Amino acid sequence: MTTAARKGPSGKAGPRRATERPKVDDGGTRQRLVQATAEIMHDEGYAAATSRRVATKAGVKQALVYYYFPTMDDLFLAVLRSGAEAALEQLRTVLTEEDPIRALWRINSDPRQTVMSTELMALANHRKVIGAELRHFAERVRDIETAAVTMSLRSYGVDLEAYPPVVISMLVAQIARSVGNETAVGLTHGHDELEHFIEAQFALLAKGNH
Amino acid sequence: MTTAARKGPSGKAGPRRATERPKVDDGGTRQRLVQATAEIMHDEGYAAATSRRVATKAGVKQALVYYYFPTMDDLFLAVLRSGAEAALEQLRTVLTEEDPIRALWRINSDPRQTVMSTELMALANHRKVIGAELRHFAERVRDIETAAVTMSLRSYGVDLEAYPPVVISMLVAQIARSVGNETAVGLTHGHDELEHFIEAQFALLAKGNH
DNA sequence: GTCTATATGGCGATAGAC
DNA sequence: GTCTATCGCCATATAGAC
Repeated sequence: MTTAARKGPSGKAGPRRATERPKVDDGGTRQRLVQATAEIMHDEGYAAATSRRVATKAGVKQALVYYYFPTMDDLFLAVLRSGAEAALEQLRTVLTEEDPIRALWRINSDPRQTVMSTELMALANHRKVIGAELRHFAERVRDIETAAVTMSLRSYGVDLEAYPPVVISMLVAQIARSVGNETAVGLTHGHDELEHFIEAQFALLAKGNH
Repeated sequence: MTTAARKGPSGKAGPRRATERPKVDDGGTRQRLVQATAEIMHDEGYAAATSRRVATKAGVKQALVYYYFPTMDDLFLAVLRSGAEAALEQLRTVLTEEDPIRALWRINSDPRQTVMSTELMALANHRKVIGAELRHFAERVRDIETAAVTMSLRSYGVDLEAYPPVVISMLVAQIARSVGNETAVGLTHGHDELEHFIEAQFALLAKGNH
């Protein structure tokens, strides 16, 4: 961890490309390493995700980690990309299937996701390449969310000048995240009142009281 | 870092108590260690705050860290307490001097504070004792914020059933934090619109449009 | 693609001198 | 209260056999 930061940014790493089942790969070693790293990060923090622990959890030997990922930072980057792609996919599916604003709330308040987000944000605050990648994905997420909220508000006849979709989607997504964060550390005071208030505000929007 | 987690929770640590200037101590070693740790955590993350680096930054030798703090977790706990006490003090001062809701926004959206918060939350998610302490301080912060918001809303004649102070203070503080978090990673899209919207909502509250 | 073995160095923590 | 010295362990990363 500490020493990895010394290494300059290195290339993308690894083998396997081209013709391969694109989604939800078999038990490929590379994918198992990424998955193992994600689990350790979630459960014990990024500092606990060492090459030895990751390898053991994935059922391989430590040195093999460096065959797939030149440095540990490359592995963390792969975890970020994998999680972000999955989140984008989930967003695209869910936002078209249910009420977008409630879906935004539900997805973003899940403590399992917010714990991982906190870990990645801590990493992003101190590692340039990871910060850049996180920013990139966050922008794509926000664009998708904003587009969905735009359609939703428009269908309710809401004035988009008074209630800019980018603002509404930020409000809902970020407040939901805070709730998830607080839940993760055992803070739940005010959550019921908050959810009730949010729900009431949304009902007002939907009914045309604006 | 990794190994420290093995040690059980140990006592509070250290010497010096009793009669001493209570605030903003001289260059006492203990305080300099806490300060050095906080700076490293902010700049490079908690994983970089090792006993050796902290000691060097504070101008002492590594072993002395263990004279003041039995384990590194005790040092992190001291950093949390010190920061939390300072934050409580700042809150108490500021909330009585300016408009409480705008003060809440200003304080919580400061990226310098949100970066440190993210670091402490990551730590809290994975270290029981730190989680407990963070929860304790977060509850005190919320109580103070809620009390200030209650007075503010009441003075504007706002219906406290329709706009519960705990909800308003959570909304303002947490959205402000999100803005700080995003700013820290270089994400600023939508921030202007968001601030404008928040300001407009608050103006509505203050004018009695509710 | 996966392994064994190893180089090199930082870590938390303790013992004991001054 | 601060230091020097050290123990034992774990870290990232590489070399090279299979």
